Amino acid sequence: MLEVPNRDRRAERRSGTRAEILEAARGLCAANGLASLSLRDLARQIGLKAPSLYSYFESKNAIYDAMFAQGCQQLLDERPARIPTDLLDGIRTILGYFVSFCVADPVRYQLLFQRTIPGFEPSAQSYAISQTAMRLTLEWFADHDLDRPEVVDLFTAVGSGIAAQQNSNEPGGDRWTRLVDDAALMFVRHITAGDDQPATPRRKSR
Amino acid sequence: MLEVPNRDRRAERRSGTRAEILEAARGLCAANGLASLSLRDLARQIGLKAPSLYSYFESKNAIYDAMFAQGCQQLLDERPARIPTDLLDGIRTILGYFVSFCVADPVRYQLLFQRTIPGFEPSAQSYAISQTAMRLTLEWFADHDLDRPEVVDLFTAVGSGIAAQQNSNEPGGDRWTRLVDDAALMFVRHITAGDDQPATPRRKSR
DNA sequence: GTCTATATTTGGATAGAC
DNA sequence: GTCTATCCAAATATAGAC
Repeated sequence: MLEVPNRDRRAERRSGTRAEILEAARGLCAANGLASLSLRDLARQIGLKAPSLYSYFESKNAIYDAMFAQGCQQLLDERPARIPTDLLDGIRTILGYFVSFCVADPVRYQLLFQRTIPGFEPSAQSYAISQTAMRLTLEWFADHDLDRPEVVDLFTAVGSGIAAQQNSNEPGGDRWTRLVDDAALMFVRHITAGDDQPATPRRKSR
Repeated sequence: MLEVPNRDRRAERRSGTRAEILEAARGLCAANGLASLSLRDLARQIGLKAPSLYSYFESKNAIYDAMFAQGCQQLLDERPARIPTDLLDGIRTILGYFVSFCVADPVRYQLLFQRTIPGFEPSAQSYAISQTAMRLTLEWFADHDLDRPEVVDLFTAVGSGIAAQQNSNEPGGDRWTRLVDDAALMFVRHITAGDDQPATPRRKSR
């Protein structure tokens, strides 16, 4: 008997259904809030009964975890192909990407960056993906001699702040997102400023 | 009959119990998360049965609303008595107060500044209190000719970002809060910078 | 893999006695 | 005002037939 290396249609179908479930979950969460996702609603949305979901995910938290992993993967996959070498252009690019990623899907933002679902903790595997995304950003910072923790933390604070304000106070709008270039300039001015007014001292400061 | 203007002990007792309920709610939320508050647990915590709570609050959301209003009132009441006139000192003071307020009670922060409880919207009365707090800050900005929306929004983004990062990634720590002075300097440098690299142009920019 | 049926728990809220 | 008793709805999850 010849074993023809056929496509595994069963596996394809299965992972297709998994993707369908996650997509439906995304839609429901966007409509009703991340915390109010229910397996009944979710199953009905794709023409199944609730117990059938357990053939694809072992629990509700496993669905959250898959959404978390998917979100982290998107953060990785959709990142700018090349970050400009110029300091200001680079910061603008990174900051702009992060903010637009966060406001493009507030539910995803809540799941990835706020810790607000009572029983949910991402699995080690999922968390590792998010760590990879962070590491790639850190590399660019290191290439520009900006890998001091205070500098990186200040940068992430600026990005988080713009995203948080936009999503909390005016979801879907641009009142804060349009400040990205301005914020990038603010950050770059600060980290390139002279030491007459020491900001984030590279060494002991007094 | 002489009507002696006695203290209304009944009203005192009632508002005392209301305060007790809110304090117990705060404790439970801090322990289990804002979203997982239950009326049964809450009542048990103060030696009552769940239905009795309805003598003090008409619904669970009314409890959330009272917590919201209380938080806003705290933001007002505990604000610095006097904000320094000097620009950098003033920004440092305002930013420092806001951030320490946010990280002092992450649950309160979540309730006031993130919109994450599925069915809850603050009442108009409660929301008005938070507006008052914002207005007072705006006045200081106006006194320094900084009341352009972009400047204020950039400032709130910086404050929110520090608080959000601290509460999400290291609740109770100081990895981000210790950056407050640095962030204040960054902000002030930016808004006082020359127009060679226009930041938040006061007038039309091209 | 999907279903029906159900276990089990839990939640907010109400009725009515005391 | 507080309680007991209860309603009603919803949730996650499992058992077992098909």
